[in-house]
Amino acid sequence: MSKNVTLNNPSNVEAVNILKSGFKDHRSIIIVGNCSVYYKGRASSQLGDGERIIILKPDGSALIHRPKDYPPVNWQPPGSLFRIKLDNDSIGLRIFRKKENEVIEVKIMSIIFLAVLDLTDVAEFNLHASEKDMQEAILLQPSLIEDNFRPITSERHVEPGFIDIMGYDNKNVLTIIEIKRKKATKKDVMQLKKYIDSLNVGEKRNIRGIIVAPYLAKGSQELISSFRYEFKLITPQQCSEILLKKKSKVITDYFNIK
Amino acid sequence: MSKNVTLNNPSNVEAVNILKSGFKDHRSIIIVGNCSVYYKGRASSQLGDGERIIILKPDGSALIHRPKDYPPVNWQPPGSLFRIKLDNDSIGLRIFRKKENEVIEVKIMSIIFLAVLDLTDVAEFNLHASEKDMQEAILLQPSLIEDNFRPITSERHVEPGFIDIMGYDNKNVLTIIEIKRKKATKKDVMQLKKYIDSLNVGEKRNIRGIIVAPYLAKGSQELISSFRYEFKLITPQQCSEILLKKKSKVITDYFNIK
DNA sequence: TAATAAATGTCGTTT
DNA sequence: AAACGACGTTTATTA
Repeated sequence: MSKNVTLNNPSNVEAVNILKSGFKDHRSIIIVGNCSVYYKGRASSQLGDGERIIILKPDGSALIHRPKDYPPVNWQPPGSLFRIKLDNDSIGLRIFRKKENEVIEVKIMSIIFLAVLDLTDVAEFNLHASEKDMQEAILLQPSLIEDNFRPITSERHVEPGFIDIMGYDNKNVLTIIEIKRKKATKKDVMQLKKYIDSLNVGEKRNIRGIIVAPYLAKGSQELISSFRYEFKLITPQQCSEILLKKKSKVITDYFNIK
Repeated sequence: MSKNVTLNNPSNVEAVNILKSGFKDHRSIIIVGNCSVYYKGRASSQLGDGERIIILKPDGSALIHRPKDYPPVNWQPPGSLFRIKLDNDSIGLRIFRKKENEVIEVKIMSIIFLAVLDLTDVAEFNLHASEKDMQEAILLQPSLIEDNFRPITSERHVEPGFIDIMGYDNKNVLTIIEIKRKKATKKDVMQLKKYIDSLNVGEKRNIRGIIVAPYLAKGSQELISSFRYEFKLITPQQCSEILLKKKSKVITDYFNIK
């Protein structure tokens, strides 16, 4: 018996049986066929007949894709439950989360193709150049900001949220850094202002504010200047490379010690 | 010749030929197989060998799904280009957007299943209970806010953005409404404040501010009170029903006239 | 559980 | 092309 089952144009009876065993065994399932979709939960939606790709994953996530667009037309996140039943001229597929009160009902008129698959995927996924990477890179190499910049805490909590990086500059002035992995908007500048204001509730202190980003949105520079903050151009790519270098250095050092 | 091609365990040579003609004919393509994925663009990522579902759509959108999680592990939005080539022991699939400088490279070691499909889906998709629906419902039935509320403009543009609804109340006081389809946060209250402040740049006027939402986040009520704004409980579902009623009434009226 | 902010966010709309 | 806000946003993190 093959671990994977694939069928072209199965009968609805046949399909329901295979799907039921697929659910039981927590397989990855692909259904291609003509269906209509009804959704009700936070919002509600209807979608008339058409040919779509339905993916049901072992973790309970579900995707219904039309032959266009990046996002699924309907979906459920992991943890959803699947129920299937044979109707007169169609298959009823119910994808639901009870607690959240979210339900998708798929009426499958006919199946073009059905796959019940036992997929193995344990590989690591590594994503670089996130905002967190930028933060790490600056902490590893504070001179990215300027010579003799000395971070004191990362992610310090103040009332409005978390400060990305806090530190002292060359002249021992408290410096607050707000990092953006892409264009820094006026909103981002206001965010920085909120953090600095919240540190200034008692006696007024001299606090520097620096926006770190690859570039600025229109109007951001004016806002930055009006608050006497500064903009420091750093790209996620730069940071990514610094992390790579530093990490390989750590490995090199390790072998040198050995 | 069938319009749809499905193949179990095709050879790499066979697969490349079928995929090439599939790209040419703008088909929907499903590839299930063992692959590794490399992405570089706004960020970058690596993903080692594993069995995944790859979907390529006629509009140039692409999805690479692991057998878990709701979001694709790698993707490209519509408008991407697909290129395929046969390597020694694998297939090289390149999914890229030149202008945006975003590239996915998929190294497909072996294909478990391949489908090249001509899917037809022209159905309408209707989503209800969006914020726009709530806005429409209030404009159709302004008494939802309170008796004798009279909207004057919807979506008026002021400096920080767009005001959801503007109008005059029973006492002819200018009233600004900010609509949220779910929990209204402190941020949303601040948004309303920005709009009202921007209308108050010249002479100070008496302006009412109302947050319309199904419920409030913690701290929002305090913020609302501190600005002397108000909270009006309205749910997206309520609005959805009003729209349905009003629209069916329009149809009824139409038939009555006829 | 709620709040908060990031995301390769994407997508639509308007300037 | 840039700015801005909605999205059934989802997801992760933290109080």
